[in-house]
Amino acid sequence: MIQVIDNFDLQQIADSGQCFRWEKIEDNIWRIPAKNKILVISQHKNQFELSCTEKEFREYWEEYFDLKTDYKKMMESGKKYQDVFLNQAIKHGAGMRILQQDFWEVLISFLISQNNNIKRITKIIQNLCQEDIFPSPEMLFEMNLTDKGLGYRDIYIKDAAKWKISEEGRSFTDIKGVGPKVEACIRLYGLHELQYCPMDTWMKRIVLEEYNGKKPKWMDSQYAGYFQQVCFYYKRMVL
DNA sequence: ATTCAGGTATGAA
DNA sequence: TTCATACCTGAA
Repeated sequence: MIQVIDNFDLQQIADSGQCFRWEKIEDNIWRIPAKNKILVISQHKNQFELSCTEKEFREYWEEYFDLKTDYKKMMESGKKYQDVFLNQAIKHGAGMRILQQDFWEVLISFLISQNNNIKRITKIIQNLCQEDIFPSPEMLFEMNLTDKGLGYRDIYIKDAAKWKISEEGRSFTDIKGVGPKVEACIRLYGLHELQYCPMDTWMKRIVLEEYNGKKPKWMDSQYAGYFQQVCFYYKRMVL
């Protein structure tokens, strides 16, 4: 199917560190596995061609890509801070979206992400998946994790699987390996709580280098997670 | 050979 | 509460 969508850029999203299973097939063409589905999507400016039906788009991918959220409004709300760095970031990341990915996949992905680099995170998640299917809690609980490149994080994955299988009213934040940063990532990417702003090394670098070590106001705002996303992209990929 | 990479658990001050 | 340190792994 063909679709026209504004403020939506696949490369920007892929480079924003929120998803680890997108595969770039060629220029402007991506293969995206999610929830036992696979989408092939190509982009030319604001025109998109998707390998799914209209029905599947409305039922699943529209929400996955967060296309129902008003990003124009969020971009506008950044202006009130009269902050040059933030507004440059918003301008350069005008196609950014906070994906609505599967909670379980986000939880596991960001447990793996701690003290780790994107290349290795991607590799480990590949090792965990079979035929594009992300492993269920039961599968991870049974799976031998010692040869997946997880290092010391294997016990965190086991604890997460145990938690998911028998949710005893315990919060996901009690899982071993979930600290402040990972919790913020899980809330932002897995629960779409846009006020959460993961303080990773890039955000710390921004505070240090762009704000003289003083935390800017937008980091504590309603859309802090969205601002974080465009600033991360701007600092890491554009500057 | 070190250092570093999108942090956290642990134990001491 | 805050602070230093170890931690799997693999690439530079």
